[in-house]
Amino acid sequence: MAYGRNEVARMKIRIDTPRLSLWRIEEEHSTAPHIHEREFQITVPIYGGCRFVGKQQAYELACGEGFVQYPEEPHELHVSGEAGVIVLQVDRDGFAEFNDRQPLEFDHRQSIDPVELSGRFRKWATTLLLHDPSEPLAVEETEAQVLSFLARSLRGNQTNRRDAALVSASSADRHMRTALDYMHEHYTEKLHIDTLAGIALLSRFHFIRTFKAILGMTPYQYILSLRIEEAKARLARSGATVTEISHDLGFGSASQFYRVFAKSVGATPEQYRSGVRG
DNA sequence: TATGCGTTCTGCTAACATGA
DNA sequence: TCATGTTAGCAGAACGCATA
Repeated sequence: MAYGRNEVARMKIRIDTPRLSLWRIEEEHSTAPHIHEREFQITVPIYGGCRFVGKQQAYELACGEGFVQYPEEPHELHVSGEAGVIVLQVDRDGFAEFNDRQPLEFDHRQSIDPVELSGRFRKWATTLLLHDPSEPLAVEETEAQVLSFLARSLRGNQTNRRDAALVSASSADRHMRTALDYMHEHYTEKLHIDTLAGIALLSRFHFIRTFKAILGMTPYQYILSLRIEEAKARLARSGATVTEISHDLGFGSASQFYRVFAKSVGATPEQYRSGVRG
């Protein structure tokens, strides 16, 4: 499969464990109204947006705007082909264990850092997909990480400075969001800090500082994370060479791609491809 | 918001290993 | 021999942080 510049690999991944169901949806996806008897469902767009119908009301969820659906409540989800959405379904009893046995009462609407969630999902999925079936400890450990992350994120949402900053960026600083949108549209091209700062109507210094306060990483690190995500999809799904992929994604050289990929993923591109394809 | 400075990373190049 | 994957060295650019 060959990809042109700025094209995004469409895919839908579902991984089930005894206490969890992890979804990453990056293609058109719609469900009819349904309920889960025992599972909470947390739906979070990681880029673009989606339409979620719950509590007898339709919600247009933007990037980073999560929705917590309680068990036994009817709901439906609609994802367009231009968005990416992570859905986490967790068993009610298992969730309670990692919520310090406190009542499972959360706001339906939650702000969750899409970059952090995407990164964590990548790590969870890699562990679950590559683990040795004879070693259930890896699955249990990953379950614990997911449940702990959710318990902490949903319970501490009111005081999470980074999430608050993200909400701020989502609603108040439309210039910063415009810069973010620009980065998503042009991350395979050569970008300059001055260009992005100009879009956000900030000096380069203030832009970098503000960006990091909101997303927890520098603009360049954010661009790299987008490129690595796309590189992993192409390594898994296409027959393109590593050199071709590094060039298509805007890396200045193959060596830079190797270094960034190895640091981010913990394996060389070829090792990653072999691991995914078995 | 800007500056200075030390640290980290990138881009380029060359070289080596491996397999067809 | 050639294509591809991988690694290392070096100069310059970008970044982080303290400070004004």
